[in-house]
Amino acid sequence: MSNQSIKLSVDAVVFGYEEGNISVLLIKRKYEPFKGEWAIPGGFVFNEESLEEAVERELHEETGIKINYLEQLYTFGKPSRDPRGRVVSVAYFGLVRPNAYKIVASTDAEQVQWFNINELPKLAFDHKVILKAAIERLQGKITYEPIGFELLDKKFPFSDLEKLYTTLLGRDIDRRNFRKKIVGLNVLDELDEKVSKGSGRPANLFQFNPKRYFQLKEEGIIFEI
Amino acid sequence: MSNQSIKLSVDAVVFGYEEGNISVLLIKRKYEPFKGEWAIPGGFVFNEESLEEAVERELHEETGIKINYLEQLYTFGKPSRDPRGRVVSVAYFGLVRPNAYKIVASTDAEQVQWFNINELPKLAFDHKVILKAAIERLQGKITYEPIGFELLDKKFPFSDLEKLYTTLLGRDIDRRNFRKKIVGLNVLDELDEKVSKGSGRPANLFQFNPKRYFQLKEEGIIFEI
DNA sequence: CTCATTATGTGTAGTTTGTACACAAAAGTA
DNA sequence: TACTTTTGTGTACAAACTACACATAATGAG
Repeated sequence: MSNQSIKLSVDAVVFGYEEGNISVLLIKRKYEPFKGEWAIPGGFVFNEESLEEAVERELHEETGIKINYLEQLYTFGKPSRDPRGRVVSVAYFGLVRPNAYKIVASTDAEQVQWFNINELPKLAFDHKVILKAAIERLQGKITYEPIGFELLDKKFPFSDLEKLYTTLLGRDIDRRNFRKKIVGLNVLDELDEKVSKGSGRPANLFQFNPKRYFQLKEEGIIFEI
Repeated sequence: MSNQSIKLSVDAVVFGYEEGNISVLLIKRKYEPFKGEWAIPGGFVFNEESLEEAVERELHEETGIKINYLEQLYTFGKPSRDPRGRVVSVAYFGLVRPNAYKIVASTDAEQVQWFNINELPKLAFDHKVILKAAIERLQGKITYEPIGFELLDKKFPFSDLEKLYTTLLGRDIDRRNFRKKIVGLNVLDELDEKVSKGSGRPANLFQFNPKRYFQLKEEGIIFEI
C-alpha cells in the first residue's frame, strides 16, 4: 500500500457563548480552493505531530485562539469532499470563552469571525455537514457532561447557566427546578461574591468544581440534566 | 503540504454475542509487523473508496464476515502507534450475530477467532486501547440506543435480551421491571411463536420493530434503559 | 404417571424523582 | 418613595423507579 495517496487534515469547530448567543469561529479562506469563502479552521497534519497538536497549531495559526476544551468529533472521508484530491479530515470540537481571547487572522485566513449558529454563511467543502454534526454533539453532550461550564466565565451567576441551557436546548426551563437539580448535583461552589448587572437584585456567583465532579463520577454518580 | 507522508488505515472492532458471552473478532497476523500476534481486523484505505467501504472490504477479505451494524468509533493518530511509520487509523465499531456467518481467514490473516472480551490475548499495535474504547462505547450506547437487538437473533425470547443486558452492564436486572420497561417502550412485537430450550416453560418470541422505533424517535420519545 | 426441577410470566405498594407554580427580597430608576 | 427588574426560595401533585413472590408450562427422573 505504498501507492496510497490520501492526505490527512484536521478541522476544528469552535463554539463560544456570549449573552444568549452560541457562535462558531470561522475563517475566510485566503487561497484556493474556495478562496474567499468561509470555512472551519483547519489544515494538513504534519508528519510528526499528533492530531491534537495539529488542531491546536492550526487554530492558533489561523485565528490566534487557544482552546479551552477539545474533543474529537468525527472523521470525514468521502472521496469527493475536497476538489484537490482525496483528503480525509479528522474534525474536532472545541469550546472557549470568547471574551478570553482576541481573534486574529493569519496564514491561510484572510479574516476570522464569530458567527451566531443561526446566522451562518455558506461554507466551503463539506463544512456545513461537519458543523451540523458538531452542533448536534454539543446539544447532546451538554445534558450528560458538564461541558457547559467551559463556555461560561469561571465565576458566573446562576442565570447565565440557565440562559446557556435554554439557548442550547432550545426550550424554556423552570428556573426553580433547574436550580434545584444543578445544586443537587453538588458540583457547584457558591461564592461569597455578588454581581449586579443593571437593575434587579444582585446575583450570587458560582463556580464549577471539577475535582468534586470527578470524585462523584468515580463513585458512579452521573451528571444529568 | 505535498510532502505529507501519513498512511491511512481502518480497523474494525466487531462484537458478537452468544449465550451470555460477548466476544470480539480477532485475526492472527500473517505478516510483519506483529506477525503471529492477534489484532483487530483492518488495513489501508484505497484511494477511491470511502472509509466505510474500506472497513467492509477489509472485514470481508480477512474474516469472511458481513457486518450487521457499523459505526465510526474514533480515529487514532499517535505518531508512534505503528512501527512502519506514521499510520493514522479510523476505528469502527460493528455488531453481528455470530452464528449468522462463517468466519474464514484469508489475505493478511492466518487465523480468525472469536474471543470472549474477558479473555483477550495480547494485541498488536495500540489495539488494546482501541478495543477498550469500543467496549466502553458498546456499554454506554446500549442504554440509549436500541443496538442490542443487532446482537440477537431476529426472533428472540425475552430472557435473551435480559441476559444480554446483564452481561453488558455487568449487573443484575430485575426481570419484571426490565420487561415492564422494554414493553413500555413499545418497540417490540410479540410473536405467536414459542420456543423451548430444555426444561422450563416455553418462552414467547419477540421481534424488534425498527419502523416503530424511528417513528417514536421522530416524535421525540427516547429509548432509554 | 407423578413429583421434582427449571424457566417463564405477571401486579402492587412504597419510594424517589420530576413538574408545576407564586411571592418575597434586593437592587436600580423615575 | 413607589415602580420596575432580577434573584431566590418551598410545596403539592404526578410520574417513574424499585423491591418483591407466586402461579404456569414445560422437562426429566423414579
